[in-house]
Amino acid sequence: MSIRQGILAMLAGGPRYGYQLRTDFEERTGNTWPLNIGQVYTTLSRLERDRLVIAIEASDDTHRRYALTDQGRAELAAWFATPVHREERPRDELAIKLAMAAELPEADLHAVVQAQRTDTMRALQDYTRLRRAHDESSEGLAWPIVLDSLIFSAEAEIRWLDACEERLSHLDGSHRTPVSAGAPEVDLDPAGEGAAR
Amino acid sequence: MSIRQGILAMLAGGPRYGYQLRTDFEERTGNTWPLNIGQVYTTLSRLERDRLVIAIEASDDTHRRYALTDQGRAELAAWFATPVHREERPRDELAIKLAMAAELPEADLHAVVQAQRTDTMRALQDYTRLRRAHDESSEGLAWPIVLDSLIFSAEAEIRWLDACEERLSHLDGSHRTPVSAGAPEVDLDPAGEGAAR
DNA sequence: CACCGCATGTAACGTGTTACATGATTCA
DNA sequence: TGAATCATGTAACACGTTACATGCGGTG
Repeated sequence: MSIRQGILAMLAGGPRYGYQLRTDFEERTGNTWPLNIGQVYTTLSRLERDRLVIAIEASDDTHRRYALTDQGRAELAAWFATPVHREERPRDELAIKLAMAAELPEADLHAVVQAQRTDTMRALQDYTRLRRAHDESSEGLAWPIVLDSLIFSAEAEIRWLDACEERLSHLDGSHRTPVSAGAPEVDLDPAGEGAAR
Repeated sequence: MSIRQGILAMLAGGPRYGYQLRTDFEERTGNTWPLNIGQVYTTLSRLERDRLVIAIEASDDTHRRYALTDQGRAELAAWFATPVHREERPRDELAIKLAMAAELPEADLHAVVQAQRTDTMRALQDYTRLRRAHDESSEGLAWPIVLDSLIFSAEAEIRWLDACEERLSHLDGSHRTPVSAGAPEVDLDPAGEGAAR
């Protein structure tokens, strides 16, 4: 549900056409979330159907440009005014993965955490490198804001992974015995190859 | 793409039937992400179609139980072994919202940030209250892990929002003049009511 | 009996992705 | 001329949500 409102927001800066909306979106979010052009057009159709935008019939224009309607402007204002509630956010795949691994004795939770930690650290380094690069040539506000978001959330993920490790080490030796090889009934790794190396 | 693997993971603990999978999932994730029962059945059909699970024909059983196939076990092992890459995560609606507001002069970025901050702080308090409640009666590992994930990421969001404020205050007085009322061409709030109160 | 919890589905719809088709313009 | 980029779409499919239909069993 973010493309819909994102398009409305971009149209609030004046009429645009489909292709332009994609490049604008990717520019503002620093190519973090590449936007499929097909989706732009289908979303525009739906927005037009819902009376939030209208196609502009500009006499000699090769492009099919869209503009906000009053209803569209209202929807956009409502979007800005309403916080994104934590409860209605998409399920966090990583959290689910760790939760599932934690309840499955034959899964190696430690390995999962470490593999994830490595990957997230790499991403974090990429982000900080990007930030350095951008600090020199600074245009718009949007991309730095998105970049900060990525950095803060990657840092939090590292901290969380460390906290999971912490939990694990406290638990080890008590009731949770790490099955080293050949789980009794359900072998997640029949080939014998360690998963994370 | 997390329900699919989540179901595989739960089936790794032994055959289950649909309804059971839902309650298991919600129990492990502390009702954070309620799982629609309809989706469980459709997902199970797809998993069966893809040969990752098979329905068990247990003579006198009222329930339609499913078990992992070798292929399913392999898919699950691959899921655990592969980190969730940051690039392939869903678009962050909040980051997009702030990025869009930042590029739109007539949007009140400050108000958006503050409204969000209030909501996230409330959520954070709920989470810490939940943690206290759980520390006393402790069962499984899964829910505490998910809860920590929620807490760390809410904390990071607060920090990020503060960083955005910081950016704003540095910028104010330079090129970005906060339009107080009646934007020149695109009025996001024609009614005159302040958006965030 | 009427309602609730358990249990299994289906239909309609919104959103998102990938892939394909088509044509115009620009540039080496 | 041939390839890349610009530009507009459509089709097929996966995933997710909401709502509806159906039946069983227990309990007030």
